[in-house]
Order: sequence, then structure tokens, then C-alpha cells
Amino acid sequence: MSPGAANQPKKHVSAREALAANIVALRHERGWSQEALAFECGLHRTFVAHVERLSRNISLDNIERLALALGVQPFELLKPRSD
Amino acid sequence: MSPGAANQPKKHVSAREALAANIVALRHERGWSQEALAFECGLHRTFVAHVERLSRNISLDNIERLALALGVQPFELLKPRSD
DNA sequence: CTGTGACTTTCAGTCCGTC
DNA sequence: GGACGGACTGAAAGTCACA
Repeated sequence: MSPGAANQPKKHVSAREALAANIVALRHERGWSQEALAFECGLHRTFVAHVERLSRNISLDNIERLALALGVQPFELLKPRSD
Repeated sequence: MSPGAANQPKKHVSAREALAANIVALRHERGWSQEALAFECGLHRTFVAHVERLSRNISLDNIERLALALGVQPFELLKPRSD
């Protein structure tokens, strides 16, 4: 069935949605572009863009890299932002 | 300072280690075998075993599935279990 | 600077069997 | 019940062109 992808009718925020929201929010807080974040974590611009748009299922390894670049703990990227 | 890890200059406890520790701990709390957990989250016995032994990089989608099976939030599986 | 589809390579995830 | 190795399939990583 593929829950997620680009669907709206979700009750509890999926892990992908929470991750994307946190990445965008933290990136903007730092005034970084997708390019800048991609450079900081050693990933590519388009890959980061795909993750932010929920178009990709990222793995733990890259979640950790993004967290490191953004200066937060990996679990903080999955936590619904109440910051 | 340095809660949890003793001495790691640039690496905190890796996300994989935290995840594995949480899965094992929560699984034992419920008195489940690897087989039982694998069945509950719709993954395979050997894959769960690999993740617990840090031999495999899991994707967000399956982290969410494990969290659901264990009855916790996805981010709680990545959070170092010291609280 | 960002969104997206398409593409190739790498590896996550399954399934076998053995200790 | 759990650790581990081999082999296979499909999905994630990584990159590009273009909107």
C-alpha cells in the first residue's frame, strides 16, 4: 500500500514527514540553502531536496549525517518539532 | 560531561548503536524473541538480528515499523536509553 | 536556489542453511 | 532462540538534465 509517498490523509505524522519538517526548519534557522546543507553533510543537493519533499526513504546512515551537519542528535530530527 | 560515551572526539554514540540497544531492550522488556519482533513488524528474523548486531543500515520506513511494533515513537528508538 | 523524473550502482532486505 | 555466511531481488544512494 505504500503509506506516505505524497499522501496527506495521515493521522499521526509519519517519520518521513517529521524528518523533512525538522530538516527544513533547522536549515532555515541557520540560513542555509539546500546546497549549503548538502555540502555540510557530504551529500548531494538533489538528494537533500528529495528528502525534504518526502520523495525518498532515507536510511539511518544519512539521517545521522544530516543530524551532524545540523548540529543536533539523530533522534531530534525525527522528533515532531515543538522547539 | 560526555554522557554515555567515554571518549569519542567527534563521534557520539552512533545512531546504529542507539537503535540496536533500544530494540534489544524493548524487545526483552516485552519478553519477545527476535522471531516474535520480526513477525510483529513484518520484517524478517535475520534482518532484525543483523540490525541488533549493528551489521545493517536500516531505512526510515523500517525504523518506523519497528517503533510501531514496539509501541513507541520512531524518535524514541534513536534516543540513547539513559532516562 | 529549488523540484522532479530518470538513470546506474550499491546495498538493504529476504531466504537459504549451518553452527 | 540466536549468530553467522552465501546468494538473490528490489529498493536506496548518488548523479544529472531540465523545468
